[in-house]
Amino acid sequence: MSSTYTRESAAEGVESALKLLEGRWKLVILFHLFGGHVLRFSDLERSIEGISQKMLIQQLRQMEADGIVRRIVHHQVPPKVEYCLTDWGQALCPALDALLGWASQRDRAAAASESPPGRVA
Amino acid sequence: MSSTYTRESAAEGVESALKLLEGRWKLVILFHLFGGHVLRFSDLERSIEGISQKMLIQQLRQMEADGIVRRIVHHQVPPKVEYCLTDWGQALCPALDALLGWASQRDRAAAASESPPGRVA
DNA sequence: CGGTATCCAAAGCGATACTG
DNA sequence: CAGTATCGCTTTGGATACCG
Repeated sequence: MSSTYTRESAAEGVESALKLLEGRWKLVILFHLFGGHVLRFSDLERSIEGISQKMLIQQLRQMEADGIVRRIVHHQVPPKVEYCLTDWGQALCPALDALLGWASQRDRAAAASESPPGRVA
Repeated sequence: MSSTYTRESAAEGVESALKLLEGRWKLVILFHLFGGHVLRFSDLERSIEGISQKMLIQQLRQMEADGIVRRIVHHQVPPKVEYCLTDWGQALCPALDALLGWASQRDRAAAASESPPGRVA
């Protein structure tokens, strides 16, 4: 941890960052858009199993307001709206990778110490 | 993103990792324990402003069950219980740092593109 | 096609009181 | 000191129906 942050400000900073990712479907949407993919509303709806229109639009709207997702409206009939990540949204990739790496250390770390196995989420 | 993961498994992996950190007070507790600090229940209660006993014990118990926090009971009267991070819990630091770094890129990224400022959490 | 609107159930959280 | 128990509010998410 760099010395730029106090214990409290770091906690708040990470907390507000995590808030942007909280929501039942945000990460799923994110991973569908990673890699520069540009998808229509109906594409996302079809490829994300179990999501409702309400939740899809809600999560997309929040991520758009947060600057993670960009919404592209093509004014035509029938309507066509596409979604992709902003540069900043794309930049999430390494951070999520770090989190994934941490999660993968779980078993090795548990084996190294004598601590109990613990609950598996 | 390494090629070890599919779009879906990566989403699930990160999702389950984030689940371990979700909870109103977990990050705050985490940051109080980072750096190898060993704190008593009452220490945490006093240093974390606004937390109730119920929430403190609840978040600690979950993090303990998840293998992030270790609980050390000293059998004596009056009771004395201490909490610290497991090795794996300590290993969260770089991942959270990456998230903090991403969050700090927000303004620069917004300035670079012509996208609207967006909601500030 | 790409949304809104409404209603309801479940989970999260806070306040308060009590206990070994 | 270090918890547990209970209650009620608030937030979140799912199901369904409707609209431009």
